[in-house]
Amino acid sequence: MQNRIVHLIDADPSETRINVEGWIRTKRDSKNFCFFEINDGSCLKNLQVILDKSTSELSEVITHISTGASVTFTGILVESPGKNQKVELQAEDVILHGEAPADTYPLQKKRHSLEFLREIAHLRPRTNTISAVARVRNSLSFAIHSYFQEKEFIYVHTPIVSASDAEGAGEMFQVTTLPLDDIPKDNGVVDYSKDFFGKPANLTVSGQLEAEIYAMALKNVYTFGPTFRAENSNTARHLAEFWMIEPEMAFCTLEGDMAVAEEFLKYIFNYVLNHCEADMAFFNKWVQKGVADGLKEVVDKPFIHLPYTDAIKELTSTKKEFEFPVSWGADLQSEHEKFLTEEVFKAPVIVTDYPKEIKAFYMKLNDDEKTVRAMDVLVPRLGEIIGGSEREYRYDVLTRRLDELGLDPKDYWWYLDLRKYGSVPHAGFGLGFDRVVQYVTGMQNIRDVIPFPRTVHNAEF
RNA sequence: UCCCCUGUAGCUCAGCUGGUAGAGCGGGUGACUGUUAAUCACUAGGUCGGAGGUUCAAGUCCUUCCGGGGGAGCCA
Repeated sequence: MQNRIVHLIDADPSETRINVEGWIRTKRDSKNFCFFEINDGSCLKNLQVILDKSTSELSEVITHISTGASVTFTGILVESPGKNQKVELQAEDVILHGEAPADTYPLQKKRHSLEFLREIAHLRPRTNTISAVARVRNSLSFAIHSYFQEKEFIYVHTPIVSASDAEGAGEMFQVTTLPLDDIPKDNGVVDYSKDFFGKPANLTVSGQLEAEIYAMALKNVYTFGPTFRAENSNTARHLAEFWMIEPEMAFCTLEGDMAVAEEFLKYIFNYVLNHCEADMAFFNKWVQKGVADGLKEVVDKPFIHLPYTDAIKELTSTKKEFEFPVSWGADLQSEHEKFLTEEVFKAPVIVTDYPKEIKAFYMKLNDDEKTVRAMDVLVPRLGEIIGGSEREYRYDVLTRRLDELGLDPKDYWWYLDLRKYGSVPHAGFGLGFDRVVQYVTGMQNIRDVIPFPRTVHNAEF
């Protein structure tokens, strides 16, 4: 655990003999000296190791050390005469744990395309970009827990397998133990009484409804876990398996919801800017120019609040031509969201009070009977990063809404019970964690910010 | 799922209006003065995504299937 390279590169020279473990990134060999760059994933930088071949008996073993090999060097940290590093390890001994034959090892010193790296997802964390993503992803996870824990939210584990057929947030993966080549049927209808749970079950598409249950007892809760959508969407922003964060707050209206969403985003962005400086500088320079600078701006500026109706006015009063027509009642398209965040306000925008027809049944109906207390946080570059709402907490209005939408109240019995017993205004939001990582790092494709992307026709590794 | 682009050496790509393939990097071998995308010399790698078709002749044109990318829809 000691001697991680992130600390060694800034350490002072010392007479103490130390061990350094890691993987070889490059080797520069000449007659008398051999230089290695060794990386252990603790940071982007490598530690330079120098080996004096004239005084060492290691000439044989170092011919087997090539890019990708795993080694432990023993030596002394000395001041480096070279200009690119403060210190370097003067090696006295080396253990070669595992060779990486250069004629077949796929990773080279040069840059690889992210598409190629995706095909070797078992080796790609050994690259600068993917390891930096892993560290930022880790820090963001920590920051998320840290924010909610500081605010005394309770972390709730909502189920992965859900037999509730009420969520309706997207296409679901069915979970079954029925034999697919011989499904038991009763008059042509699948006999789910023979299935594991005795009824149809799916992988969860959202933990929100279950989170509401716990909010109705613990006041402020959040979920942070995997979510699944079986949608045939093939874009740089969609995964079939992704991680979602869903806070839910009792005694809270949309105003409180928006305030938390803004504070939360700023907190986690700020955390990463402060704790992953080197990685963020890397993204800022090589992955997407100015991504870290843009993040700083988001942290400093107040978010714009804009009712849907005003957003429509904004979009219809511009001379800009849109591919999709703008009209009250239609959902905002990607191009509209981009226009608002990137051209009109140049800042994150929270659009509120959408028409009820384009939002979910559980959102609180406004007095106009036309709009609901929904909010979407839109950010430049990415579009919607957060979707949330104040929930409909009035029993009679909720049952009326279910009725209007042709939904069966029996399927929502426990959800309705929450409105029957001790109901209270409450609100929450959801955000896709992987999209946050994407936004923060500036990575173009969501498949490169999750270690093992699951997408249509792709579940390798 | 729809629209557009694309698939040539291990990687990144070039290959004009059809005449059976090239570069850089990487690999191997050797040289080398503390190198840092090291350098220099030599060298080996490809039935041009698969299957059909047009043609005297196909990497190049056509059909189709399969990958990959961009955009859209769905959404987080």
